[in-house]
Amino acid sequence: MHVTLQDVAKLAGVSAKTVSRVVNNQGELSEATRQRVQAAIDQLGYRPNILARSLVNQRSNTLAVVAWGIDYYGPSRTVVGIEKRSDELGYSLFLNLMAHPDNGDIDRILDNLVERRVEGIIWAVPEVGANRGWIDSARLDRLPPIVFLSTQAQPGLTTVSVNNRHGAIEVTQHLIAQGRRRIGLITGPQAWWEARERSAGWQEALQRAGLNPDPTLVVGADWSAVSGALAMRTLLERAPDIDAVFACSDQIALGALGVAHQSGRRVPQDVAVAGFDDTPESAFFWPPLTTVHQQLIDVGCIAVQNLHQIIEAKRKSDLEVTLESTILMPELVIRESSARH
Amino acid sequence: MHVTLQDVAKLAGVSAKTVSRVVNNQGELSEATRQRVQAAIDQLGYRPNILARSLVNQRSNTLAVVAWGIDYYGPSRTVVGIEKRSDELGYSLFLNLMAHPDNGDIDRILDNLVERRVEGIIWAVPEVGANRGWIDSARLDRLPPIVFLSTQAQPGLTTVSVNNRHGAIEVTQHLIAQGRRRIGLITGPQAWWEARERSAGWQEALQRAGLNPDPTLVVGADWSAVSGALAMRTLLERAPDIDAVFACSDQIALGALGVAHQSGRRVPQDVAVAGFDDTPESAFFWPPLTTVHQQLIDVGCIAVQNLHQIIEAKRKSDLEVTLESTILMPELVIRESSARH
DNA sequence: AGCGCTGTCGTCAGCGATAACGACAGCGCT
DNA sequence: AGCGCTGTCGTTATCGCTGACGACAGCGCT
Repeated sequence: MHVTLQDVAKLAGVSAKTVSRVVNNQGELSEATRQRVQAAIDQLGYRPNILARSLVNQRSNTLAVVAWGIDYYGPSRTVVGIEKRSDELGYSLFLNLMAHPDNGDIDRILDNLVERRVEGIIWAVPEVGANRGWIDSARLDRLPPIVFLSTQAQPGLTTVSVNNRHGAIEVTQHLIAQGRRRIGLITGPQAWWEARERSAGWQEALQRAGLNPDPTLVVGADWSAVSGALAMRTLLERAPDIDAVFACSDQIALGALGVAHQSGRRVPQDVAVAGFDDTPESAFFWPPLTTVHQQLIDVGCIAVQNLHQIIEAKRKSDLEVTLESTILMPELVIRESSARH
Repeated sequence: MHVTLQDVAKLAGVSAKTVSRVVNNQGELSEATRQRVQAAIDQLGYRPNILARSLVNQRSNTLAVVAWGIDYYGPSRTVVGIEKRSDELGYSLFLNLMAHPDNGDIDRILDNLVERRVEGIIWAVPEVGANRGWIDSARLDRLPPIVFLSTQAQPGLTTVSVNNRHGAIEVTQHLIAQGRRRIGLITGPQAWWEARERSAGWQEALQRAGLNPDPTLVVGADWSAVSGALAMRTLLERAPDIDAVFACSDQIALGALGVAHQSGRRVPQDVAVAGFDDTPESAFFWPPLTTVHQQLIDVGCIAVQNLHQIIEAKRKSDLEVTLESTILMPELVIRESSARH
């Protein structure tokens, strides 16, 4: 079927080992034979079988990313970073998507990855509900090194995430600085750790400013624009005097913007709106949206970089290393939707 | 390092082959030993090494997707479909992203995939410029079966794509049916096959309706909202009497909508706007956007399904099979941005 | 009793590659 | 001439697993 080392060896009139030396650029051979072997390789179109090499080397040179929500902006960007760095470091990358973020065939997926002997795993599934329940040290001991993304830091786990709370604080403080006083909050689903963090940031910023976080100004949504629209409607009914809204995602903000327009309110004159994520579209919402930018590609790159370090350390010293958590600071992006009235 | 078949065999007091039989559910063994072996497997937490199995079976059970633009809505959705079907069919999936759609380390990527002995490849890189130039039969003979997405059908290649031209025709005809007569076009980059198809659809629909496709009403953009905004400005300067615009992507449409608002025009009363892609946001643009929906997840699923068929056929009869091209019909989604004035 | 058959299980070789070691020619040296 | 050394290359074993085949006990049968 495929051309093998032996085939090349036979053609070049040398032993298999010699061909192996040429392929792997190990010295110890004369220029003459190297060229002869190389010619045979080219002639036959020989490509080494990495599976066989992995078997004897005890290294698969593969990583895996387990993700959810790839068809949303955030997760897919993160995966781009993961793939990029993996490639740069010489790993091939397996992609595994979960059907739902909150349950799923975790066992099946992990078993498969172990069987494929991946050297490390990036866990890019958002922390929602108890979907981190499977993590315990006994389990982790049987698994390759794992780096967890978008998750609460905890001892014994290597994590990379963005400081959602900090981002939320910055937006809210910005709204306050623009003279807003009745600032509503449309939250993401509270089962999500990231959503809770953003909500907490809103609350913290208000308290720091001596403003009272009014519970009637808080409405839940599910990240989507539809739910954002519904929430905004509720918000406007409950508190017609509201003068700003922090939506916990750009999509939610988009829905909220639509309802604000329909209600005859001007944005930002009557009500300011801010989002979170900085999707490419947000700069072209009507009006352009103030939001929070996350360096998601960096998150992916750093995650793989850390994973690589752990793998290398493990191979050399055989002792288990877990890096500390890495936390990136998001950046406030100010646009028209929050301009001073 | 890892627990091996031998370890289990030793513990259970049987031969390695017997353990292998248990793992693979091959008959020929008594219930007693099966249970004893299974107990040993559980106790040691044994997981078979798929690399070794692949080596002897001559099957890697892996597929690969080569893609670009995963952080955009369309490509990422397609990948979701690809992953889903791959998983269902028992394949593991390698993810390879190209840095740019139009050049790139194609050789490096393909070499790597061959070395990993993937059984098939999904080529999910859009056709732009001459980036399909590497395809020739001599080359393909040395490669595993490939299914090409979003590409012009051509003999000898298995392709799965959406009929972009048809979609564009439908939008344009819809705009005409709404009473519009001066219908502008903001195209995607003409190096892209899909962009050319959409442009051609606009032209064809106008001609069919007996309207003259006016070249001054055609402006180019690069898919992004920024470029859409620029193009819309140009369009309004050139033809202030324009009464509709077909933007070749939702992002372009978004930019166009913003400029329309800024120019004091009402959408859809003064100018109708339509897009292409049906991104989740488009239903919440201001106003909600008329657009074209593509079944991208289906595209991914079908692609893998076809690939699987080819692989199976090849394994059984050893003769090379290439399926015909599959073309999906997109669907027009009518929303407020194109309502009758 | 002796036959063959079936059910169970083990032995052996080999998938494609590499590490460790060994073999051998040619060299310079005393 | 005889020594060891270096450079170059081959031999062997092994990674973890499975297919082909063989071995053997226990069974029913004539």
